[in-house]
Formats: sequence, structure tokens, C-alpha cells
Amino acid sequence: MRTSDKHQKIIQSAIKVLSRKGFFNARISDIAKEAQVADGTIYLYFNNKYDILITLFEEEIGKIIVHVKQLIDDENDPRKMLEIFALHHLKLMEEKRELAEVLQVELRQSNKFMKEYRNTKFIEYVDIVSGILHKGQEMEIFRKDLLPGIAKRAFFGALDETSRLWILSPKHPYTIEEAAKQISNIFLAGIGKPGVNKTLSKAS
Amino acid sequence: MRTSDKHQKIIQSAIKVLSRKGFFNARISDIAKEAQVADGTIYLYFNNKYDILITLFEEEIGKIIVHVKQLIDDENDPRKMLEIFALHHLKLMEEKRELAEVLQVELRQSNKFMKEYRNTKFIEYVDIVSGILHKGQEMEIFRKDLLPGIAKRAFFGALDETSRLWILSPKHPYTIEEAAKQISNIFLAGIGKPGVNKTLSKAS
DNA sequence: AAAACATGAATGAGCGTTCATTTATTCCGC
DNA sequence: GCGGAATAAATGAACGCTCATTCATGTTTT
Repeated sequence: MRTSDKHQKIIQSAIKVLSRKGFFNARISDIAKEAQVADGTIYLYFNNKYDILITLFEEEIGKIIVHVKQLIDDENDPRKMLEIFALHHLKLMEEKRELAEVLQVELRQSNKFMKEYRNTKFIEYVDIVSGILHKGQEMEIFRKDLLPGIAKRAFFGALDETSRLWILSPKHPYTIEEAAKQISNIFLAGIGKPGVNKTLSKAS
Repeated sequence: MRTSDKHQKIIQSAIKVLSRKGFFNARISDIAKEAQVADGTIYLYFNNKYDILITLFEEEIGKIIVHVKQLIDDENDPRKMLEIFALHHLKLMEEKRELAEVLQVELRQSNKFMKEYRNTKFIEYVDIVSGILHKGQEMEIFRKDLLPGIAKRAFFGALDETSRLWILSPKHPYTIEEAAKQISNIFLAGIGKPGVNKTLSKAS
């Protein structure tokens, strides 16, 4: 087995174990067993327990960023871009449920308690939304009075909270597609009564 | 010192310590020292470490619910209610910053890893939003096609993510009031270009 | 003087990390 | 291509430390 394979195997096993038990309840020996390596082998590839988590964040979020950026670059309408972002963020939840659970729960902590670690990848991900909002403002499609730091967080937070619901509860009354559509729709058109404004009704 | 005083003292000390170190990094002895009691005394008032956290959740969220419900009951316009909810949720962040940090970080974990514990108080809090949305729909102020489970999460998530930003970063370019206004405004009117729709422009 | 409350040192289980040892792979002279 | 030395990779038992929890003892209240 090649070196790189074992690195990957440990990361993937860590995702499985951490999603089930969380960082502090997960044992190194759990991860080792899941990866079918000896406890000590982990330390040939990672400095310590935290290092596994950080590497996991960087590598996996990195992949997601590349993927989402590609999808968005194919599109010109910022309103559509928001829909695409929403859809793919939520799709992640069912396609990579275990990873999603780890990111949901552990990312928040680590931002707070591993003070030295700035999660630049995560910031980069959320800033994809800022980019879209900014573009929409330039194109005169979105309101100019949006506070960029607030609006991006609001949109991302709406998605994030929705995916938390998805992960926690076993049954879902809506499809991913419906949820993504609804969220981007709420942002684009508001929740006010229809007739006054209609999302995507005018072509850009 | 009365019994109830010590219970409160331990809870308040736990909030301080947990906000600084997080549940797993916090020692019982840290909490005891902060509360100026002996380690063993903690166990006269709580069954174990988890019990402190759960009690903290229940009691503190309970207080918040009572407070917010009061404020909202004074209001009739669901649009104003959303603004009030947003404002007071965010105000909590600066008024009870340490509590906010604990809720932000630990609540998520505990929902996942303390399987037996259903955080009913938290659900009750988020459901205040559902209530408002429902009322708005009945009054024909909000769109009828809102998916209730999605819309409430989206609104709450937007607030929650914004408050996380508030807690993590030391400097804030906006006031709490601006942020709350902007978020409720985004939900009520959308982020589309103005002129087509205007929040709260028609009296209820 | 009994009951209730409080103390904090002692206990012991749990687990991240290390490292002496084993196993696999590569290298090289012939 | 073969034997076998050198290097690399992997192993997992043992170490050492960290706490959550307990409880024998002390203090305060009734």
C-alpha cells in the first residue's frame, strides 16, 4: 500500500469515526481500527489528534470549494448563482453526510478553541457567497444597501441551519431541491406576499 | 449561603468557564474554583459534568424564551415581530456574551452526542419563529407557499450565523441594531433591487 | 447533638503518545 | 536475478499523565 493511500485512508476513517462520536469522544484507537492500521501508524502521518482534524478540514473543504466554484463559473446570473450555491451546499449533506456532520459540529469548536488555527479554507468557502452578492450589486440586480458582511452570513447561515436539521432528523418532508429553491427564493424575493415582487421573473 | 444561591453560582461560573474553554477542555475544578466552592460541592448540586451543561441550557434558554415571548406578545404585526425577535436574539450576544458562546458551541454538540437528551427548550425557542411566520400567513401578510420548517430554520440560521461572527471577531463594522434590521429586512423584502417592493411600507 | 452542608485529598479508569521491535521494501555487488 | 545488507514502514504494548468522581472528615445550622 502506497503512502498516500494510507494518509487518505486515515482521513476517511477519521471522518467516519468523528461523525459518530465527535472529536473529544473519539479515540485514536477508534480511528486506527477503522483504518485498519496500528495506533502508532497514525503518528507516522499526522503529528497529533488535532492535526488529523485540521488536515481533514483543509483537504475536504478544499475539494468542495473547487467543485462549487466550477459550477458557479458556468453561470452569469447572480440569482442563479445563489440557487446553485444553495443547492450544492445542501446536496453535500446527503452525498457526504458524515463529512457534513463533522464540519457542522467540529468546525465551530475548532474556530474557538484552537486559537492558533485560522480556518482560511472555510472563510474562502463562505466568501464565495460574498462574491456572488457583490457581482449582483454591480449588475444592479441586488440592492445596493446590502451590508456585505451581514448578507453573506445570513445566506450561509440559513443554509447551514437547514442542513443541520437535515442531518439531525431522520425524516424530511421536503427534498433537497425544494429546500434549496425555497431558501434562495426567500433571499431573492423575501417572504412578503406575492404579486408585488416575483423572483427571477425579469430576465437579467 | 442558601442552597439555591450555590446552584446559581455554579451555573454562572460554568458559563464563564465553558465559554472560555469549552465543555471538554473545562475541568470540574475550574468551575469549582470560579464558583469558590470545593470540587465535591459541585456534586451536591449536580449529578455529573453533563448535568451541569444540560441544566444550564434548560434554565438559561428558559429565561430567554420568557423574555422574548413577552416582547412579541406586545406586538401585532408579524413583520415587526420578526424584527423584534432578530433584534433581541442579537442583543443577547452582547448582553450575555459568555452564555451566547456556550450556546453557540456546545448546544450543537450536545444535540448530537448526548443522544438521550432532547433539547426541548431550544426547539421551543426556534418555534417562536414558526409561530410568527404562521401568524403572518394567516394574516395574508406572508406568502402562503413558505415551507414552514425551512423558513423558520432559514431565519434563525441567518441570525445564528451572524451572531457567531459577532462573537468571534473583535471589531464590528455594524451595530446590533443595523444587523437585526438588515436581516429581518432581507427576509421580508428579499435582496432584489428596490422599487418593486418595500418592507413595512404598507401599514398592517 | 443531630442533621445538613461543605471540603479536598485520594482513587482509578481512560487514553494520547512513544518507542523497542518486527516486517516489508529497496539497493547493489556479483 | 540472487543473497543479503541497509533503509523504510508499520506495529501495539507500555508509559505517564489527566481528570471525574467519591467519601471520610470537618464545619455550620437547626
